[in-house]
Amino acid sequence: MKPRHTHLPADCRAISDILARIGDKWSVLVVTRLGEKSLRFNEIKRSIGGISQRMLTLTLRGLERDGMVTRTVFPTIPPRVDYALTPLGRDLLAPVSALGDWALRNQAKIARAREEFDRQAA
Amino acid sequence: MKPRHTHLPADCRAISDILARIGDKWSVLVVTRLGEKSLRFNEIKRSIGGISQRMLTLTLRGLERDGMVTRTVFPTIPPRVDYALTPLGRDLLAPVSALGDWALRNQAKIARAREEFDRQAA
DNA sequence: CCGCATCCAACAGGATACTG
DNA sequence: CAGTATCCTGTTGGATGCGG
Repeated sequence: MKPRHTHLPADCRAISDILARIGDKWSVLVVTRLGEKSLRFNEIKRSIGGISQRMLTLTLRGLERDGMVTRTVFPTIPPRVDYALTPLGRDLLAPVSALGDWALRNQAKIARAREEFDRQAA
Repeated sequence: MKPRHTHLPADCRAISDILARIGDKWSVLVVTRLGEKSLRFNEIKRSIGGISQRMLTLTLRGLERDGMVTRTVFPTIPPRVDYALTPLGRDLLAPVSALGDWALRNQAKIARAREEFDRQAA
């Protein structure tokens, strides 16, 4: 896989913007959860564990705004809301998974580098 | 390119950690700059444009700590410091570029989704 | 069940001034 | 040139309580 990265500043900004969007604390976790199947609000919440209600709401809104996720409300009592990936969101899963695989393959190496660096600093 | 994403919470955390690391405001910009060739501190600064001295220092320290970047000091006057990617850093460039390409391909779609969403909200 | 509003602590990040 | 130190601001994100 050849990098072939663009050297144009404007393009790099675009990349940076997208990364900032999905690189926040929860988006990737949410998207990967929805990659399996569509889920209800509290299903996502329980599935992730550690995310506050507030942040899940905000994260889902952001993803919805960017066209990654659809929000379907069933006007029942109690209310039921389903979240699912759009084609765009599903499409995103591929490069994110690639990065995720890289992260898994190299996490030991990174951890060791950190220890070494911190040891030197002390 | 098949996703094959892991469904294990722990793995997803690792992915999330890495994304948080390189998903900050400047890391990707710096790494892609260094992907071309090794650069001096102010070369990076000028090349990016808009980054403060403070943030460039912090970003480079972070990347160095994680083993992505090497820092070479030439004890001359005036001092000269070269930054370069490690093999690990260069290796990271591939999946990041993949994500970058995705971002470029889909930025119009995302922009349109945003406009649509914001229009609805109003 | 879903989610909004409020409050608050922590942190990220810019501007500026100073050092070897 | 390549930082460090200080200050100050906006944003992020958790906790809690209320409402449809």
